[in-house]
Amino acid sequence: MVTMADIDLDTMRASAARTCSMLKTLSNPDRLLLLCQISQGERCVSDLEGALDIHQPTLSQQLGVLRDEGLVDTRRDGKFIYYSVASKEALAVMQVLYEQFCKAKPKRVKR
Amino acid sequence: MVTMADIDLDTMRASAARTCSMLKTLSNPDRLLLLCQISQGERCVSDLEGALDIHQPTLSQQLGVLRDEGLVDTRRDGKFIYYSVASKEALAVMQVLYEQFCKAKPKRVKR
DNA sequence: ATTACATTATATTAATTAGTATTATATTGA
DNA sequence: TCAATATAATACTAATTAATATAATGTAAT
Repeated sequence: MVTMADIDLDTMRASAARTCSMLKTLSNPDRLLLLCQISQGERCVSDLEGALDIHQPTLSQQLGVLRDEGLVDTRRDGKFIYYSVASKEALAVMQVLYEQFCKAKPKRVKR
Repeated sequence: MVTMADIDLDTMRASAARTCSMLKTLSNPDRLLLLCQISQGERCVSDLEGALDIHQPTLSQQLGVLRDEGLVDTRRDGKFIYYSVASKEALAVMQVLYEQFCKAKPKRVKR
């Protein structure tokens, strides 16, 4: 059970709207994996293409969605464009998602 | 930046699919608010209706979505049906979402 | 400079699939 | 019979995604 301070309905609805907007952006396997990679450190597009095996236009399109939502920043270095996480909220969420869904469970040892 | 162990692409895609499935369920303002309420403690449907001002059939429909995804459990007590959170993953995510999107920022005081 | 190539983004379209609200009705229990 | 909750059915309104083609930007070679 989570304990939270009481806030009024309008404020809650406003927070819920912002939150949902971000969750929706994360609710796509390609985008989630992209952000997962990027949250481990700056990545250029061809790094991501190699790591995730997503076709280039799809990749670029989904990176565009992450950009539009303000979840990532870009930096150009010559021909390459490097992506990094721009949202502390997204980073916090990715961290928990990793812990809950990806971290290997330690095996219990009988003793 | 988040540090994660390396896992292979198939495993990553499988985890991403499960994760997305849950995120999608949370990506609706009504459902998010419902789960937010329920994560603060067991609630019956009329509690939720009163607290969130959502019409009964919509409420019941969205609670059904939460049930189908395994995010909540129900318990009947007479005429009332009580909902509680059934997923530790969801609870963990709700906790972070609350911290990131709802917690009032402490004002900085000049000194 | 001009050409060519590598990297990334954008535009467009097609295909599919979905989300939501509403109204009415059914179920269960007191 | 009433109160609480769930389900069904419908109607509406679009949203998501993949694929293909093309554009833009930068570098390097000639």
